[in-house]
Amino acid sequence: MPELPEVETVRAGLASLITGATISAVEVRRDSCVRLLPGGAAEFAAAITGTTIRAVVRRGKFLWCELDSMEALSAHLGMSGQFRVHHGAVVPAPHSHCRARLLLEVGSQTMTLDFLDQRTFGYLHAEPLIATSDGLPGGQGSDTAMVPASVTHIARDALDPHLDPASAAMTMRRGSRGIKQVMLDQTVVAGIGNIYADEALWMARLHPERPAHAVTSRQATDLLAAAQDVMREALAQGGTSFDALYVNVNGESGYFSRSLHAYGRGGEPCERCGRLLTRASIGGRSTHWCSQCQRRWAARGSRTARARGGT
DNA sequence: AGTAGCACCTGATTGC
DNA sequence: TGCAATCAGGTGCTAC
Repeated sequence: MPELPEVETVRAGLASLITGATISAVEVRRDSCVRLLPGGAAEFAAAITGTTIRAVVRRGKFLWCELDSMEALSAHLGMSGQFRVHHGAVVPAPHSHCRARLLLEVGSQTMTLDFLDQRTFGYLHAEPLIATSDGLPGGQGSDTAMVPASVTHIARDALDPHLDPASAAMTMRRGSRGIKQVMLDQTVVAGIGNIYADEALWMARLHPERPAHAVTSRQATDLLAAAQDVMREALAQGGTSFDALYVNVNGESGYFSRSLHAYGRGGEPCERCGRLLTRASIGGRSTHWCSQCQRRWAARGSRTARARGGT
């Protein structure tokens, strides 16, 4: 499942290959992949054909190309989206999961950019760029940015250097939801998905269902740092892959799945204490944790436990 | 306002 | 063997 490290790997790959390219032709092979546009495939093609890609940008799991038209060609990979680039004028037959194909030109060079998406939760979109500042929900810092209209509600990226960890950690402690639910809320901090949420909670020794308001300031800070650490490490290894749904623009998988401590390891021993890891569905998402290391409530003897009369 | 629940979708896997 | 049920899950919408 593409989360921040996977989407960043895709962004970097695309940026190196298609920056400066002009979109010469657009073929939408499945209309639902441009479902956000009322005018469908025709509107999509009309909006981006003839434009030149200035930059490839990302916030959280949202990805977009800045176009010279001052609009954005935006994309979300959903669960299974992939971009694949082919070089040269000889264009291979499209994959059965190919939802859209763009022809690109850089000078005399021709490229084909395919958007593949087996489970079709992903999309392509053409939309205006909106200037944003620290007025963004969950956004801190003082820089300004241009983001697509559909991304204006998304919080600052978890690895954005302008993210204020103390402020983000404070936001994470609000409300009655389980802390994992909060981590997955892209309007709080952007980029954390199901895999890295479980990993960060295991590293920070926090139960996924601990209410956000029962997480201490120190714990929230540690949890955010753990999420950043695990995603930085995954990024360095080219992203996680355990089912071939995620690949980079050259079709290669990452290696980070070998480093997972919690996700997908239900029934296996915890690497810290040996207790068998629990797997359960929480909020409709498979969740993995150690019932020994990750307690739902604060440990006996802590201020919280004493206030409640202990557990 | 904040939160829970569900729809969206397809292919691999599991169960009978 | 074959068909049906189950599972995976990010986002956004609706309902409470």
